[in-house]
Amino acid sequence: MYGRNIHALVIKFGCEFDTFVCNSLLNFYSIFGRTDEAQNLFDEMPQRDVVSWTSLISGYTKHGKMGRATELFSEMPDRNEVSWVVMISGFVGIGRYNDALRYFNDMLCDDKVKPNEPVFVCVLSACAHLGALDQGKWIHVYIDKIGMSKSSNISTSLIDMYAKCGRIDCANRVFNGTSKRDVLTWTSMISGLSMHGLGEDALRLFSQMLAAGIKPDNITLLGVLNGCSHSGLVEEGCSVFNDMENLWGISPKIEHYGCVVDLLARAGQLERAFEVVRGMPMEPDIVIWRALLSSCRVHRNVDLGERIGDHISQLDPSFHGGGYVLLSNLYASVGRWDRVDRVRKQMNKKKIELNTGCSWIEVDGVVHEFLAADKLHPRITEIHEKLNEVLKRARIEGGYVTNTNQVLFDLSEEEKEQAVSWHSEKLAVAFGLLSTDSGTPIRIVKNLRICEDCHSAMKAISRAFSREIVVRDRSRFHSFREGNCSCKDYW
DNA sequence: TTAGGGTTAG
Repeated sequence: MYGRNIHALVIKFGCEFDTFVCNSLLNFYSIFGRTDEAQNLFDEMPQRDVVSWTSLISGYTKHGKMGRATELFSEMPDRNEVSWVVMISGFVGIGRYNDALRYFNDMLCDDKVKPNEPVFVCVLSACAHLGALDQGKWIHVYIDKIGMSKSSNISTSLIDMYAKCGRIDCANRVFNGTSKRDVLTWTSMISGLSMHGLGEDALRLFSQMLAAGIKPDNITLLGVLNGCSHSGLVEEGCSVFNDMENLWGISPKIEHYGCVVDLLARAGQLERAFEVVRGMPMEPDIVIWRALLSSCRVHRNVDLGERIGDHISQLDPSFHGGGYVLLSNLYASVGRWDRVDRVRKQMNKKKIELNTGCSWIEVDGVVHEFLAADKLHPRITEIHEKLNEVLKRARIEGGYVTNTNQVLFDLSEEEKEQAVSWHSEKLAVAFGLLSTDSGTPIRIVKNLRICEDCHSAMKAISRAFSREIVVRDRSRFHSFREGNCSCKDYW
């Protein structure tokens, strides 16, 4: 309302209002997602400067209109550091990490600007999401080369990037070399250790942080709880959870409940986990149910699984996807194909869309993407041939036996074997073996959790080919070496 | 003195 009145004044008095005032209003519209009004004002402004352009673009990037932002960015007469950061962070915000890195490279070619702290934070985050270690390392070297002071923000981003690219050793080195550590620096290191299944180390670091007089925030505690969860440190995790309020004045949010439920359920204490859910002061969301359901599958508890399935079907259908897959997998794991069929019919009826499995692998600084049953990669025929050969060798030399009980539908054994052999992480590993030298570790990032079959395949492949294979899935790292996984099969 | 950044459980 207030904005509209000022808008009318600006139009009426036109030139009497300087660009500064117009920009302020433009920014007001942009912040609140009123992009049409921002665009109208921009079109009517007598004079525009780089701030006007950047404000308008920022309005588009922050509200999911990246296409329009890209158009304007290419039209704008001159750009400064802020304009580049707006575009790059816009791409990071919608998960177009490769585009973020592409724009960063373009920025480096623009003589009029120099990369600064915000842009490094953005691109390191893009590398972290992609698991693009080579590019992340290159950016680290670049930061050192231009002599940018290592602020705690830059350290935090580097630690996060290395941890998420599978190099917890490098993350540790950065952490140890950082003199100014704030809560974010500690948190990114703790979360990194947790993600790697190093729960004891995460707890130790957490104690050091407290001893250093740094107060944890709710994200630090998520990192700690997650570490306990992935390492089976049930009592330690519960005591951190119970002390949150008293010791640090942080009341548990649904995310913290999610961690505790996961902690108990993973350890097989399903009923205790269910009790926690029932005692929660807030409504459980799909995430909580999924954590429980996934452990029901691991521990083959069909009864509880069915009860959870009922709860899930009462939630908003747009959240059902992953939940139904888990339920179906649970039935499949105990051979209840009639139930699997029923879930499948429900899914069809409710027109539930599933997330496609997707894996990335970086080879020579280029990130390659594979979808489940991919036919898009230019070398796909060659990759399929390689995969057949790899799985054959994994069977003979690595003791791999196809585990098809995770397949969603009741297919023939042979068809099921086909279905799991198309999983994106298997395509990625075949591509990795095809295009890297022997002895080089293979690093894969996956958008979903790795399935049981792929997990045992990776173990066998690591033995048969004497290769270290690191898979970062949706929840943690699996480092396969000589037939074993760093998660000790606790996932 | 109007535009820009990150960590986050499953």
